[in-house]
Amino acid sequence: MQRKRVTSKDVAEKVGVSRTTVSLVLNNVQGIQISPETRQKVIDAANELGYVPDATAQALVSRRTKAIGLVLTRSQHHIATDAFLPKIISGLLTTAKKHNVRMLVDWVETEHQESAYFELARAKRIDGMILSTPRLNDAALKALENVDTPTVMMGSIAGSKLPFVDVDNTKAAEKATSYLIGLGHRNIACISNAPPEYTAAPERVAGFKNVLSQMDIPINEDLIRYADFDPESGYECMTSLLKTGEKFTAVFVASDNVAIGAKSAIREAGWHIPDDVSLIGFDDIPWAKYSDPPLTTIKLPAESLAQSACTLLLDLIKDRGVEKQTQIILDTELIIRKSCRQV
Amino acid sequence: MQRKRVTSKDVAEKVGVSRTTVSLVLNNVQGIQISPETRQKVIDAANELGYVPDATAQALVSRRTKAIGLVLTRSQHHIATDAFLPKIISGLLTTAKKHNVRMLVDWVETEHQESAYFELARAKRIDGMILSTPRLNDAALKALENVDTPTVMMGSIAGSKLPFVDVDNTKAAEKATSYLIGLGHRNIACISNAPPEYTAAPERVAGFKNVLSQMDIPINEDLIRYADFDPESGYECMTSLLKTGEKFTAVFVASDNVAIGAKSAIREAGWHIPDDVSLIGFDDIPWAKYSDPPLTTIKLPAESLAQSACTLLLDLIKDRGVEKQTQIILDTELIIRKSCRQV
DNA sequence: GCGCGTTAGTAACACGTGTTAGTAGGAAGG
DNA sequence: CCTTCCTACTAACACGTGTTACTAACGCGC
Repeated sequence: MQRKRVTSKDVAEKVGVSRTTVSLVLNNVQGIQISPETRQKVIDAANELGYVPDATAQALVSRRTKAIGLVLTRSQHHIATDAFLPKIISGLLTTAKKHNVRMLVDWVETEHQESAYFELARAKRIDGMILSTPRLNDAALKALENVDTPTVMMGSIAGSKLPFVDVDNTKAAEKATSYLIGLGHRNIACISNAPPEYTAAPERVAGFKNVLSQMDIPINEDLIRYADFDPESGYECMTSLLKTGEKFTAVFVASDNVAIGAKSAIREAGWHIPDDVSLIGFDDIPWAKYSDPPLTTIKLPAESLAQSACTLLLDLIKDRGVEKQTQIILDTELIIRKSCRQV
Repeated sequence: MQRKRVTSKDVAEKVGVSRTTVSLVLNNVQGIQISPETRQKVIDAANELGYVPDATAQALVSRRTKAIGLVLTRSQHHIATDAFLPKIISGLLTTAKKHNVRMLVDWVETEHQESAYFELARAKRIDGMILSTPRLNDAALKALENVDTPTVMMGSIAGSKLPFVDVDNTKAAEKATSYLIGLGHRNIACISNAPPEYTAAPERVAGFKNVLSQMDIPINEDLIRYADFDPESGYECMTSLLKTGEKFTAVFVASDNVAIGAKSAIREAGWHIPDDVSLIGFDDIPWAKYSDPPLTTIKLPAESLAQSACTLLLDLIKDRGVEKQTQIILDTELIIRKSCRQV
């Protein structure tokens, strides 16, 4: 179809002007005089030849790649089973497309994280990056603060100065817990979404505990488990809870994806939801609505989070110096369905 | 941290050699003589300065971007609810990383598809692309065959000469249907995974019909529905099936994601699985195993598909001329769980 | 006729790399 | 001593674009 690259030189020759003129016209540079006829001839010729500027050459000279990076920091298995990822990608993609920016997805193996974060940016493959579900013990995060690559985190880290977009995890967990308490539950178990290194996990557990304390309900650490993102870990946590023999009438599972597995364990134990236990989730993944019974959960605005993160990142890229509102917190919403009952 | 780019010139000056030498050493070019001492000095200096070659400059001169594109051709909503995407991304990412290649994700709006496919490649942003879930009515596909950008499809299209990686959808659907028939079912409904334009959908329906024909069971078109990827469409299809009043004792749903919604409709109708209806799915997404009851399904090797597609694409990029095995078909597997019963 | 401002452009450099053709200097061979 | 060969490099070009500084032509007022 196309044996040779069409360059701006080809367009210039076809019209009989200089390459400079072609560039000025096609980029619609302001404050420069080119006659309307020439303008039109250039545009026509470019279309006719099917000229598409070489992104690498543009990037080389302009020092902008017009690409951002989504950096995932979890294991291959966790990425593969992440029911949340599609929403994030979808949100990022729409915003990026709106600004005519491409999206590169990369994955940082946990072993040599410190350097890996920077490689994309240092190699000038991307103009900035979005870090998903960061972890607390990353030595690299301190380094990130001083690096000149614009970076936005999805999910916050206490004490970090980095720009981030997140929900108030603690408050959201309080919402869920309060709801259960409002229904009359007093013995409530809690399964966190992830290991404590991932900051959202302890925050959600903290929210859970806050409400119990406020209500003068003693906190029973035996009723708290830390899952590991996927359904399987939820299954294991719930099985372990059931084995303790502790009494509980409700469970707050801080991730719908984990709840998938937890539900399965509950059913295997012969319990029914919500008759024997109430179950409340977190995230509102597509499955939740169609679960049996439909899962009451905290809706995390995934696509909005992604879009905000993307917009913020693009702002940071555009004017690097400017200090603006760089810590964005979005609202969560309690979605009441049928997995919790009055007691 | 790093105020100025470190270029190969900086490395060269530090060592006191030419830029050429630096390039030759760092790229480990064969058949060229550089003394071991100089080699070491260059390597040390590069590390010390933290030199990372500029990817855009490399791409410009070498005409290789070392990046591939994953091109999604569905709507934003469908991407957001695609329970399959994480596995594909995970598979692609591992293989790409192994070959030191980056992955760009893009999304082609259905409106102006014809041109959009090429833009990434024409702009030299990527060396080749992977097309996911292609559609039959794409005028662009014919154009793709003649274009010089290496392209691999995930999912085949009858009559297309393009390289692809896929499963035998017809055979897989036959497997599922045969299983149901083996259990004694005769009145079987079928909900396809997607609209007929997406080639996998009619193939799976064809497999379903094949088996019925072979068994001399009349095909009742009223028991066939075409869903649209997401749980919601599955809910609607199943509701519509239930409304017809037609009798059926089993349903073959050609997508687990669609089955999530279908299950919900079945339950709302007061039916139980598998006592009142048997249900068999397709894909084996993480949820299937933890569904209630655990869903019998056809396992689609998503990560293997992605890895094969990626490997094939990289091969095509490496030696463009060579004609090799470019149509890869992987096996599916019937995973028997508990959603189907003898009748 | 001359200076001056405006119009419509262009020549040339810069970006950072890979690579080809060439070269200085020494050793070996006659 | 001259030629040839080898070692260890280097100079210079190419990749395709954005952009700055410059210019030729022209009209216009005086």
